[in-house]
Amino acid sequence: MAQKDTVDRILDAAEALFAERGFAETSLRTITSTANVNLAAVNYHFGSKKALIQAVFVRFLEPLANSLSLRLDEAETSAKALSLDDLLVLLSKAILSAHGDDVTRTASFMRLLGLAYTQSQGHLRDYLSERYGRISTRYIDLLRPACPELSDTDLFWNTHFALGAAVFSLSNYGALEAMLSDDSGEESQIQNVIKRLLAFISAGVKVSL
Amino acid sequence: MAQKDTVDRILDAAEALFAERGFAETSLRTITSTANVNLAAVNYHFGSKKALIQAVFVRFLEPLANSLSLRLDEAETSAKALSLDDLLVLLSKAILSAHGDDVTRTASFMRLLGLAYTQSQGHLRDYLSERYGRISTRYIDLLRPACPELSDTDLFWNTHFALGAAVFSLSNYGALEAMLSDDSGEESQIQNVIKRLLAFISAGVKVSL
DNA sequence: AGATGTTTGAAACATACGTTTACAAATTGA
DNA sequence: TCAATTTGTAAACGTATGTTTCAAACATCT
Repeated sequence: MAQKDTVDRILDAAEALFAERGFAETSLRTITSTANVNLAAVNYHFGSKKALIQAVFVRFLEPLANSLSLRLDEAETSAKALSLDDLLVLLSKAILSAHGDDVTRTASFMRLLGLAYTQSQGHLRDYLSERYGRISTRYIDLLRPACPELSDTDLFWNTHFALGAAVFSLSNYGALEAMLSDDSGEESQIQNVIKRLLAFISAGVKVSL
Repeated sequence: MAQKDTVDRILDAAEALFAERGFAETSLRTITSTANVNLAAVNYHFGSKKALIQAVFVRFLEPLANSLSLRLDEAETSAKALSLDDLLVLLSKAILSAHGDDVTRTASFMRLLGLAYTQSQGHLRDYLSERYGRISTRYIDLLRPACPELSDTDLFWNTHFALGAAVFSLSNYGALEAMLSDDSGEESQIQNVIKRLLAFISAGVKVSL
């Protein structure tokens, strides 16, 4: 299965390098030499650099969306009302479990999510919102009854503030962690930060103007 | 004063274009032609593209740091204890007033701040943290007594979550606002969002694990 | 006015990039 | 097995980039 090997090696290298340096700052030559693959392989298998960027996102987000979808199915059939904290925990578990609890890769991918927002990459935003718009509105629709005291505008802004807190802090996790110089284990440390993040978000989302 | 004109026209164009498209995605040719300036002028006046990027940040951050510094002087001499909300309002006023309440430019500059974090641009991070590290630690030191119930670790992570919420949501303000399709005035609208953001942050920062 | 230093302008330079081409190698399917 | 298709490779292409060059224009000062 030489093909899949090449494709996956390219995706692995691209995912790591994009997260590290951004899209425009990562050349196909860097990617292909990191992946030990011929330069032309990217255009052969993906068609273009843009398409490669999209493929990196899809490879990560597809399992995530499926995992989230399944958990939402479960939660809804159980017929119990879902609290805000239920939903936050559900989402974070879906994200973390989507790739075998590879917490490092998830944190690194958060950098990509941040880039997808800040860096223009219009094609990416359009593509992602078309492909994952349904699951995200499904989640937000569950958020509404969990925060009955909030207006739609409240909820809209609070969820985006929360998204910002999550994407920004997790995508800069490496740099932030280095500033702390603590001696606890890395694995337990990031779980701890996620707990903090969830608490922060939980408190913030409940606020109405 | 033809020189200053050229320098400022370059900085104006660069600031707007960088915020719009990112650093690597904005060429010197685009900048100089937008500014109606010769291509070589950038390297003549700034030395390099990197130096131009730094100059854009300094031009914006220098008045901001001064404004914040003055307000902190005032607040400290008044000898009244500063609450968390006092400090948040103080900071937001310093930011907004630093450029004559040009709220649009401030929001656009937030995109640049976001880029400075997400896009690698190592030289920028180093340069900014060296130049503005003192004022930012001064602010954080005032935050500590305002949240006596928080440990240093609590405060560290909560402030970064808050920073993420602010940078992310303001830097994507244009795109987010477009999703709302409300009819209120733009100026009042962004003031409203800032109020929401401050409330969100205020609630989140107080959380301890 | 003339010399001096500063700023602008058009052109060229070297380089790095994404992409394409043409062909070899490998794999597949009948 | 052998033709057909898919995959891998080396080289080249065209273009866009940041930077440099150098002469002309301009400003400043004695």
